[in-house]
Amino acid sequence: MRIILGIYSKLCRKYGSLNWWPTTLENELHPKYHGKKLNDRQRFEIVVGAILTQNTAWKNVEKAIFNLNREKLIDAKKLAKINVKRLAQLIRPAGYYNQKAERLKIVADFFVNNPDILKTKSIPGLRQKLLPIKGIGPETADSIILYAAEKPIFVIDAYTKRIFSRLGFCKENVSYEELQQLFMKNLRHDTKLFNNYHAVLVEHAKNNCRKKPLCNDCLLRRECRSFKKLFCK
DNA sequence: GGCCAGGTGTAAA
DNA sequence: TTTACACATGGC
Repeated sequence: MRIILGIYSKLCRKYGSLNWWPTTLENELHPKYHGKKLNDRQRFEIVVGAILTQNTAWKNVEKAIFNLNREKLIDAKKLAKINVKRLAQLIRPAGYYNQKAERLKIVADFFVNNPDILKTKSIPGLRQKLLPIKGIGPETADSIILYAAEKPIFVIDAYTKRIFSRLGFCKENVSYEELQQLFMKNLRHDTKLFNNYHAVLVEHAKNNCRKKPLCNDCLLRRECRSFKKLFCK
């Protein structure tokens, strides 16, 4: 279905390359890393951010990550050792801070014991290692694989579900894996494509269609109609 | 003041 | 297998 790529083209034309995942501190690389390789600290910051952003606005996550950077705590060994209550206070702005502090320590401990985890060749293999960790569900696992390990897997989030169910490509309660397959089967497996597709979907959803079933002024309204013509008659 | 935010784990039906 | 609920701050 070329329409899946067509939707990306439109969103990309409007929002451009957003160069996710935003990372901090490495000034020369912030906010974009222009093709340069991520360093290990940045990769781990992405892992931390993926936990912290669960059901939370990124603005609040930035404050928490700022605090962690200030204390030089974007470091698996340090996070694995830190007092959980102190960690909770540092990440407080990101919400659910008690829960996330506990889970961050679990994930940090895992990274201490599996330092080369992100170098795992097989994507399904990496996913299977990440998913059993408490605090890492499908979206967080896929975000880590796509943005920290830079391997091509499509991240599904609430926005993606909302946009594509409203366009008529899936039901509102579609499963994570099912919607993921829609993208994986209809796009070339390319890290940069998957990266920016997810990013522009989030950007688009933030700006549009919060409540209306489908905005008449949404730039994807044509795609909605054409899909219905093709598949819903 | 209410709703929402780049979800997940757990327990009960 | 599905559904309900706890977790919590901050922006609008």
